[in-house]
Amino acid sequence: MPRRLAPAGSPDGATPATPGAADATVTTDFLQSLLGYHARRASLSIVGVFLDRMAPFGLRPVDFSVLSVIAENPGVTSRQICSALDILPPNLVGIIRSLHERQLVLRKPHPDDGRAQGLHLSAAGQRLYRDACAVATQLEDHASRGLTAAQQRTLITLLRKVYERA
Amino acid sequence: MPRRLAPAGSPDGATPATPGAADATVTTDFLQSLLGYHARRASLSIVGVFLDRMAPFGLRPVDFSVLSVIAENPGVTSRQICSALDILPPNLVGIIRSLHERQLVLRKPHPDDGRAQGLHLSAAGQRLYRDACAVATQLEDHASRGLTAAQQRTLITLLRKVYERA
DNA sequence: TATTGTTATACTCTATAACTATA
DNA sequence: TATAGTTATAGAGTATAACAATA
Repeated sequence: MPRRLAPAGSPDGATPATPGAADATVTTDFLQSLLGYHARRASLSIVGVFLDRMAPFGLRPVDFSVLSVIAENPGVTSRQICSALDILPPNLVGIIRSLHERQLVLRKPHPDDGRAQGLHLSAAGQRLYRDACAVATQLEDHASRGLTAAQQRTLITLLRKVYERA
Repeated sequence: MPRRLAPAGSPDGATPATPGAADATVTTDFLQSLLGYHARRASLSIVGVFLDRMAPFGLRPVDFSVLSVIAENPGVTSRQICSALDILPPNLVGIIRSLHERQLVLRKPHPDDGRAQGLHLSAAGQRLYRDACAVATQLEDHASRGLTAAQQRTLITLLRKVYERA
């Protein structure tokens, strides 16, 4: 028979938790009051679905993000991608190398700076990115199912207020 | 002189990105349309502030979460904490061991199950958790500054709708 | 046979130092 | 001297397999 846990503050050992029972309930009231707790759970939930649905494309969230930045900004440099996506330069090297080896991304000499190289999508990269975008849009619909269009806009607006700071 | 990046779809190399300039702008329009992008950024932002402010207590988010579950559920088992917080049992071992070595958490024999042990906060653990809770509440105010009380409730409600599924 | 707590381990993600080529 | 790209590496975080003790 399942038994509810003792509320916080009850004498230790008076009403201990019941292990083993699949329906044993553990309270997380204080955590539930924290915005960070919900933001993290929402983020992990969305990332989990993203990983599943993007697996056929061989794209992790960071790969898709990098492709998206290159697609929108042909000739962008590694350094600019790092700034835009908050990726440290050493960690971007392997990401770009992988995309380059898959012939999705082209490296061209930068016209103004011999140290840098301009990144571009190959034709195959453009096709893959286009298809991945379609799935990303489906994912968006899935993540925000149960939310009206107005609620989706509200949610993004409020999230931006949380993390955007001067 | 700063120059804006070429819009997506412009001929490759026609208007390349300008590296080096601190104000070179890279567009991330599609990513900006994705809920997961904003949820992740909000989560990372809040976690970052949490790490800074909880450092004096020697508590990472996961440590605070575990303390919170034990505080609210005296006698809870490791397995129950794993279920409540989505932590894998092998990864919880070190967390509990650390809290136990710091004498913040007590392990007591479980009254009903010889395999399990009931976890409790020590007096020192209760004091530390109480102080950490106060800081967590300040953090919450900081994270949701610029949001009205109604907006805070709305944000949490909408986030729950995103990740709570049957 | 199933579960609790545990060890060992591997893989990913993230972070720092330092090097080279160029500006 | 400062910056772009890179290497090597260290530290978290997260994942699976397998074991002893108990149910």
